[in-house]
Amino acid sequence: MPEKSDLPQGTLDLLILKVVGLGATHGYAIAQRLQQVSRDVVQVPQGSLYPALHRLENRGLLAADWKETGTGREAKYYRLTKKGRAQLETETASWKRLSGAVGLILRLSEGGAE
Amino acid sequence: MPEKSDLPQGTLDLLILKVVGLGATHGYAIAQRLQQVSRDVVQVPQGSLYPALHRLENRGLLAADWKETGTGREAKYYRLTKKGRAQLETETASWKRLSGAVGLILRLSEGGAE
DNA sequence: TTAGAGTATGTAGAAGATCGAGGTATACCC
DNA sequence: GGGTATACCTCGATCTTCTACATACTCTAA
Repeated sequence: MPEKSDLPQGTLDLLILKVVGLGATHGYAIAQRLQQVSRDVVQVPQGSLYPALHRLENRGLLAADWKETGTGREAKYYRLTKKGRAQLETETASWKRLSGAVGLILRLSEGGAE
Repeated sequence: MPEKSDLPQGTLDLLILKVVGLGATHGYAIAQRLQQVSRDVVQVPQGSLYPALHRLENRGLLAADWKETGTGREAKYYRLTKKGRAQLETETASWKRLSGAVGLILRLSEGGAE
């Protein structure tokens, strides 16, 4: 296994919403997808994943149905609700705003002449 | 009042280290600096600021002395230790890696090639 | 002198997120 | 049968953050 990811708090929810927004999937696949796409930078332990999914479902941002996977097994497929899609947009905008600000600060130099 | 900032977990420490690395300052000024530079995107409540400073000091990343401010008052001036400077570099690299990965994921589109 | 705004520090307690560790069960291949 | 991968789940420890509160000094203005 590669190193830890240590995603900042709150980011996991955003990423899950994003991936689910690309098409309904089950939890295990979400984690795999995130890991693949980020080239192993983002890794989601199951102890973080499932609580996050339940949290999002309880908040009405995700809805779920049990379906069969391609391999003939049962899995819980999540999809975005209307509320979830709105939340995804809000959080995406918020992430851009914040990460932009952090990047700005990190680029400051001692000269100060930004 | 502008809106809340809701900095992701761990980011505050990084930003504090960065600002202190630009030159020794006291806590109150650090918070102001962050707010100014980020154009009010980043705001640091005192209840977050001071615990963070104590945390960083306890971990040996910051050191502090009491000095007078320009206005004739006592304030605790923080500076980076050697360990703190190393930590700043590590965390900066880590932030870039992670925020890059998150940005990558957020830019995914349903077609996969939009 | 009294009141208020701004500067400057700090603590306490609640809320929330993350993660390691554990558990259950099925499918597939050898 | 045994091992690996898939797929779900919970618990508890730990840490961060934030709201609210508490202290105290400086300066200005009524």
